Amino acid sequence: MSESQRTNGREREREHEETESKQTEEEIEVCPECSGNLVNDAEHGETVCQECGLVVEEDEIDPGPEWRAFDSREQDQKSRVGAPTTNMMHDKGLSTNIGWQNKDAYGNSLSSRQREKMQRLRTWNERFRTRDSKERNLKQALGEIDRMASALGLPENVRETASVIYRRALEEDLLPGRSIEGVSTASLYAAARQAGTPRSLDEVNHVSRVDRMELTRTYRYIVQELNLEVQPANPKSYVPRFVSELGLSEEVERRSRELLDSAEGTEVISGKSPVGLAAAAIYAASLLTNEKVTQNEVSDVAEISEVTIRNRYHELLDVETNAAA
DNA sequence: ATGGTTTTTACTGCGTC
DNA sequence: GACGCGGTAAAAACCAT
Repeated sequence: MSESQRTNGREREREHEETESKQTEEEIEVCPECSGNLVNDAEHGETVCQECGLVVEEDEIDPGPEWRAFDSREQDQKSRVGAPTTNMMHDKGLSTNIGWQNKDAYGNSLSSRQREKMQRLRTWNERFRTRDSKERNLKQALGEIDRMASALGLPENVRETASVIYRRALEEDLLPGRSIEGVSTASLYAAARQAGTPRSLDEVNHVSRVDRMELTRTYRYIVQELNLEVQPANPKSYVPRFVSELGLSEEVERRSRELLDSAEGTEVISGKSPVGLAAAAIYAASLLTNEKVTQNEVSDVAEISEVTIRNRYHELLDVETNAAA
């Protein structure tokens, strides 16, 4: 708290100084000692007074294009650095590249043995580079999975399975054409369902950076491609969370489970959205226990329409009365 | 692509506070 | 009059084929 404030203050100060020094640099082109002309000596990185030799600025960096060479003599002189770094490439262009010309450093052609060797080196270098890029990819994805998982309150083992799923997707080359975030989100969604602690598509969607369409599409895709076994979510697994979000008692939770239990295996359940069923069960249970919640409140936390709640809870209560009779 | 099923949207009427 | 609730029709989304 106070730490960050202090650093902020320091930064502001530094910025201030910088702007100031920039101004003086621009305005005063004469030596502060003898008022002689200042000369910029880029080779040594100094600004020197021509008259008295006073060094005004030291350790400047010459950003000039040292890598450019216009003839072979200059190439020899200046070839000690590479191109400037760029963020456009995943590794900022810092990884090794082996030229395609079969020439040595002096421009002489290589012997056939040397040529073969270079070809092998190119192959291996390329392999390592792509492996590195996959590592980076994975790192980012895992970070994303972690972030979303904790936002959704999902336990450690779900993150584990999510990252396993993601690794498999990566190994099977499912990533090209899909975003890292999309696949991460889909992996997490699948993992949560497999672990029996499902989160609804809407909930996952809230914490993800990708839109719903992409999420469902990539989810379907990876489930199919990886042959993931993911059975429909059990409505009961949503109940405790929704109940607590609504601030209802355990009694309501128990009744909700009972309603869902008695409806299990009937056509009332099959094909219906588990979230809708859970919401309806909770609403019905809240009526039975005289703990008032409105359909609107339930629909809010479950992110399901009130209409669906109405339809479902009638069916649930019908099953209950029929079973009793 | 298509058709069947489920869910959502939008609108309406009724009763209560 | 606002709110909760029920119902309906049509649109949209979803899913298997």
